[in-house]
Amino acid sequence: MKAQLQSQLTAILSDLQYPPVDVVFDRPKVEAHGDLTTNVAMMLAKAAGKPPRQVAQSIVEKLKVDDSFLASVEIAGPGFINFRFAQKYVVESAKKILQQGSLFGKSNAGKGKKTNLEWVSANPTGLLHAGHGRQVLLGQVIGNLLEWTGHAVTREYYFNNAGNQMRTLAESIYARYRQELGDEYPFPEEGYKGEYIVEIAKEIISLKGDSLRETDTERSYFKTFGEAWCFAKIKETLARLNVKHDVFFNEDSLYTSGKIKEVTEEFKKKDLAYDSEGAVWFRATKFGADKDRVIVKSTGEPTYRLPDIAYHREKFRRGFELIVDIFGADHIATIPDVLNGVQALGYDTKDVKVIIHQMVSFVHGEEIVKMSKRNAKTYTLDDLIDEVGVDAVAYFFVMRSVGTHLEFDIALAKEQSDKNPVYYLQYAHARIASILRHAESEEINVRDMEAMLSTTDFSLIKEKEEIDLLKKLLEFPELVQSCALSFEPHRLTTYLREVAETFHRFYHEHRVIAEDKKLMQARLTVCLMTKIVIANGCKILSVSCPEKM
RNA sequence: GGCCCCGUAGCUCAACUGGAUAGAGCAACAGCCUUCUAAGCUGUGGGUUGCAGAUUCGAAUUCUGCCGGGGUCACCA
Repeated sequence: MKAQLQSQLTAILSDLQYPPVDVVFDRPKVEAHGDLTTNVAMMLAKAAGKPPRQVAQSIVEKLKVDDSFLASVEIAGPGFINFRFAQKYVVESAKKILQQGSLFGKSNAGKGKKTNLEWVSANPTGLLHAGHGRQVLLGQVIGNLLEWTGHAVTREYYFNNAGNQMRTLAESIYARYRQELGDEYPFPEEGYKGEYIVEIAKEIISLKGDSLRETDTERSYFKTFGEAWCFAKIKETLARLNVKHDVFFNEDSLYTSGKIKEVTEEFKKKDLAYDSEGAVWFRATKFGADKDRVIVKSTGEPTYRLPDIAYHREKFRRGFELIVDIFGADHIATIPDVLNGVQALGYDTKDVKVIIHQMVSFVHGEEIVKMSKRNAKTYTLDDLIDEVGVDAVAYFFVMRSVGTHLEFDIALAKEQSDKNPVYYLQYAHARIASILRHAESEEINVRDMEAMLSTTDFSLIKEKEEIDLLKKLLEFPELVQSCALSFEPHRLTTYLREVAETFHRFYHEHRVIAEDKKLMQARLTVCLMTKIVIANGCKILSVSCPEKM
């Protein structure tokens, strides 16, 4: 609808010989201002040498107002042009919702762009904790949004199994292993104190008994076993949330293939790295940092920066045109170094989109839930899913914009009532499903879209609440695009809430199942359209939409 | 202290990326079920958008300076 109006206006502007400008529309906040509004007249006023309202007048005169497209065009305020679509046009446009069904909302805005989405990437040294949920779901929904807008998305997990933390894991398990065998054995100071470490140790005992007590001096069995154990658990948790990665990129592979060395040498050649104090330093100060950074420790091991840089170069080499990374705010400091490094290697970092989400705090009603890392009893993502369910987890974590600190109210998420926004949305869907069941008992085949389209008298859709609803539904494809392009999934939750609200109002005002069969069928199509939009939206959100509640 | 994010109704947050009268939910109050799911709907009250300047037709949104909250500043990742 917007596109059609836009092309009309652009043609008119060139007819009138105004300088070319982007015609941008806004949705007015106030209903009296119509369905769409544009400020082109104000933009052009200076160049045209006329007051904005006069410019607006010249444009408006060229527009045709009838019931096939525009119901009204008005000049308002300092020079806004407000448009209102004709009801007939709205209803006609809405037919495509039925035609497209589960595809309604998909587009090719991304033009098949090869896109790499990396997220979660938690180290295999423990379980996902509740706070990880935000990242897990944000990535999931952003991935869905990118797919819905025609990006060729590779979902990737950077599997970080090199470096210090794996040694710490092995030592922690070994210490618990010895303790479980009844030995006095000190637990490493920086070790992982979680109860799962004990669990792992017990499993090792059941498999190997005490045979590893003295033999595995390298702790290689403990490392391998622990890594596999943690990773399996992480994958299990992700699977509960329907999160699937296409590629698990192994950090180790960067070492074995020599990619790490390659980067170091290239930096040295470009005088971006130098040796000092037995370590290799990256000239971060050349890129505006306050000091240079170590990329290879004096022990000969790289710091995380080097593999991260090498990894991102590989993403470019693998042919990705858009690279999306999702990180928590606690990783914020590492990002500039990596981006600078990648740029120094000759890649354009404008194709790298880094999404940083703020931290999550958990409350239980009034009470603050403590999530101490030192405490052995960490609140895991699994615990959270057990407590509030998959749908609430999925919805709550994307409900807020990434820039704000998220307060997750467990008591609210758990509550099966009108307070809970997830249920509000799902309830609308279930309500529609219920109406459709009644329709089927009236012998209307609501599943046959072809028949519904060809036999329904759409001119019977004319109540204000119906038209409002259809207008709302028709916003969906554009909304999906704008959420995807701006990487702002939370706007989808806001939108779906509005859809549910608009539907509930329609439901309240007008009966669907009624004596008048013609009217009933027309209204059933409105229900079907709403159901499609809610279902498609929930699909993107990874939230289920029940037929019954 | 440097850098990053945030500050909007009593609470949790929106605001289509610079638009017109800043909106929802919860909480409070008043109504609506013999009819398709009341997990719903309708209405009322509630604001100097942290403060002070600047930019322009127009600022919650952009810029500057303060104030307050969080994050981050390793030869950990």
